[in-house]
Amino acid sequence: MKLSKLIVVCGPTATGKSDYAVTLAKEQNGEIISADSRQVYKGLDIGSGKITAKEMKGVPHHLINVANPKRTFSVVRYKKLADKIIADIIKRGKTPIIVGGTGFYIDAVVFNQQLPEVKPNKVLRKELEKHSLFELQEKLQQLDNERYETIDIHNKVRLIRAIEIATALGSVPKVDKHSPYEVEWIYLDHDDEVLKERIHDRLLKRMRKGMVKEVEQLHEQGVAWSRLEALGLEYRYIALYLQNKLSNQAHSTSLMAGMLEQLETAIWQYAKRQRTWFKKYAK
RNA sequence: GCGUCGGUGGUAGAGCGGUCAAUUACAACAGACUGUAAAUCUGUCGCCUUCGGGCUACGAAGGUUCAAAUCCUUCCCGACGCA
Repeated sequence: MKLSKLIVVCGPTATGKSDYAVTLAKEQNGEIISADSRQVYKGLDIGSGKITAKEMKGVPHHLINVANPKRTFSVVRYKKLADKIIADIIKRGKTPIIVGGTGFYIDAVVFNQQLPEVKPNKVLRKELEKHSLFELQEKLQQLDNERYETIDIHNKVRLIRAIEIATALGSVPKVDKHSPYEVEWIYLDHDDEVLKERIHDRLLKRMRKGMVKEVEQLHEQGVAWSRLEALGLEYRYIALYLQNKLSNQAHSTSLMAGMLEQLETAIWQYAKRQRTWFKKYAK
């Protein structure tokens, strides 16, 4: 059976994936499926670096603005939506191009990972949260020793989720990682120096565009501070700044400058985590 | 000028005679990833090493001691107080 072609454009943040993908889509008669865990949310525009209608240059973009920021989106929902869209693009004789920096989302779709559909169990989570790391480890070991052997036993979040799944299904199902597509990987990156500079410049640009105001507005529209903090990076640091929760940085001339300094560092750390993830693809 | 309190690893900041290459946090570097993934988590982090250990370190120089980041003296620097 001949596999359908799928192009993936990935790489750390601030490498110009979006622009690159638009050009590519034009050449390849493609449509773009965004793989970005923050751009799925409505209203997270400047801070997430969401592409504008103008920048799309007529190329259809999917999976942007499909979720309410007040609620958490999930990989599983992402995969479900993406599968449908990709099938449709292929049916119409066009090339699907996945573009984004969220490695987990890309993996789920490209390798067709059948992740268990166990909904968050708030009562259980609240209960589990009270337990120590060791207790959680024991609990998972009892429920599903196989999963226990492979999980990161220091990661409370993962342990709780695994217990949640095992409680609902009896055990945590194993997932295959076979791609149903003929995948063409395109990895974009820059040297450290250059990437750092790009991150810096882009951050200033976003500030000029009114990123702080965007966060303020989101909060006014009912997105809780805690939620904004959980969204990470720009949303997190600006939310902390607006709440005056940032400690004064010794070297910074102002609170705002200190916030930007910390944010820039966090973005760089994020970019490196992305690199670590994407290295897997480079064989 | 006198007085007081301080000067510790990239930064902040513990330690206040031995168990200190020095708690911790941050940064840095590497890595993990089965429904939060911009999240969450792990390892390394003075120099050298045949991984036993060796060497240089806590503002500087001396001194006391079997032993000093820790005590004493002088000097340099900083903050505050009195002039």
